Amino acid sequence: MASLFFPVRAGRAGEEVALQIEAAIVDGRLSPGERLPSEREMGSQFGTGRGVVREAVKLLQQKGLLEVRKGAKGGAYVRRLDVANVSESLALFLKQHPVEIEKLIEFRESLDRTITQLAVVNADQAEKDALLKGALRLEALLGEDEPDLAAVCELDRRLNIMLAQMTRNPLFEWVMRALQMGFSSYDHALYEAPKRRKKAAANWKESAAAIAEGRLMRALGFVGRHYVLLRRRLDEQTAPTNEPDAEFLQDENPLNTKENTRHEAV
Amino acid sequence: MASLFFPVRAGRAGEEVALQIEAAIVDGRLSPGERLPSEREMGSQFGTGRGVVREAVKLLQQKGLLEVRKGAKGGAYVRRLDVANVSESLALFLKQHPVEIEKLIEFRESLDRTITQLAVVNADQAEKDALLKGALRLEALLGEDEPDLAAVCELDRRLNIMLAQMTRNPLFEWVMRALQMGFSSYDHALYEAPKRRKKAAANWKESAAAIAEGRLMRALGFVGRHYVLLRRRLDEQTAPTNEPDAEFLQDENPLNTKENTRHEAV
DNA sequence: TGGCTAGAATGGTACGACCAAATGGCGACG
DNA sequence: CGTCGCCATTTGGTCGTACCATTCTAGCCA
Repeated sequence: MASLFFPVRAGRAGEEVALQIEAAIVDGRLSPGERLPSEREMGSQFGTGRGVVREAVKLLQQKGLLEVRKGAKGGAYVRRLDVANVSESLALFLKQHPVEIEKLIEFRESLDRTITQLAVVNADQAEKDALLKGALRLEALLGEDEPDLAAVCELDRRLNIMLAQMTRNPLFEWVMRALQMGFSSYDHALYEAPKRRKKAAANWKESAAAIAEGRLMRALGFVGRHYVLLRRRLDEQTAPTNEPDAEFLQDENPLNTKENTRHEAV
Repeated sequence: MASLFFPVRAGRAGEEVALQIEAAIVDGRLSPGERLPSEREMGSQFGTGRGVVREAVKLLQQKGLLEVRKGAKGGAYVRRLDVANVSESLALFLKQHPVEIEKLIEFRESLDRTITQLAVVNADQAEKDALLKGALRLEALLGEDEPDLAAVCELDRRLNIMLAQMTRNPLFEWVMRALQMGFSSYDHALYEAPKRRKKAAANWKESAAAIAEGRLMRALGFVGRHYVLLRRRLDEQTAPTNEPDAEFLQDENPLNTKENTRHEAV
């Protein structure tokens, strides 16, 4: 550890320190779970004040690379990154860059179709059965008179991630997780309208069943239908209200001006 | 501004301050370009020391929400987020989570196919012609005896982004940018082998031409061929070398053990 | 033996001082 | 009168110390 770091001198000492630590982590010289020296000690190692080290540690903590604990045996511990950081970053970005809801749906639909194909091919039967079981539970939940919408949304989220995992390709799972954090609200609009609920649930069930049976084209058909239902629901949701605070959008495409771009759609 | 922030008291004052500022930004109470008070002044507004404010500002700076300048008229300015933050976050994540190269290709290929379809439908003729022009230039560059590989890679990158933009859906562009930042190196392997270069370039050209002519299935064929070529190239690249330092990978899928997972493939 | 307390280690915060850079105005000089 | 250069002001960047809060450890006492 003594030779891991060396003194800095430039004006942006904080970034320099952060870069050195980050490099040590991504290079593998520091592994997840390992503990860094205390802030005071690192300060003397870097030949800098404690404040500088502190800022660097904070930076890496925000990046998700470090976990900081107080007290004796506390300090900065190297953390294994998880996809939540990417998702948070994406969600923040989406908040500042409103996107037409139609664009979001388009992206999600294309992703879902690909995922479905890969899942049918790559997943084993146990996973497919689990997916179907989850879909059946979703249908049961939505069959009640006063369904617990929070539970429904959570289950829907988990089913989507489960499906993404069945591709055997972690990239799809990560993108799916990131997307769900960014704008899960749209999906859930579908479950709010009582008259749509049952159709949506039945569609999920049919879709899962088709996947479980390995009937690819049939599964794709139901996936497509899911988005038909969602688009219908959003149309009827935005059409009657005529709010003047619709967010602006620098869109070179003048088509589809009827689309509402607000994100707060519950 | 006086009423924007209010004092904090809890143990995690730094995060509290950061959250207040971040909330003010995402709520629109602070707009891009606006300037926050000086660190000293905010310190007194929050009823806390300057160090706490400083850490909060650093945090938001790292998130990309603020830009900090020194000197008179300096201070923290609200910044408009750009996709680079998301990309960096994803790239960092990928560095800690090695993924089989086959999985990367699979993801890229599925993305490319979708993008191609949308581009054929949504782009206008000028864009399609520009794409074709770029592909022709790529072919010209690769036709030389000693092609400038850096320029080739940059052009390839720009062509991919151009194609993503032609979908008229910013999400595809963002994902494409993020992916390129994370692991552009693989694509470029294709341009290193002299015997593959011309084929790859010709393939790009044919692909762009098919898109320009609106011949969707033909375009998809060439997109698929691109990945056939890439896979062949990577096979011949990894087969002869038998390096012992291949990265480990916690993969539940025991298939395809022949695949090499290293990321440093130039 | 078991619980409890005192101390040590460590991050969290505050305050004050000084340095470095950027800005803008003021004065000297042509 | 105009231009150039210097200097004061503002503001972030760094350092250092002191103190508080939390957590773990070890040793003490019942």
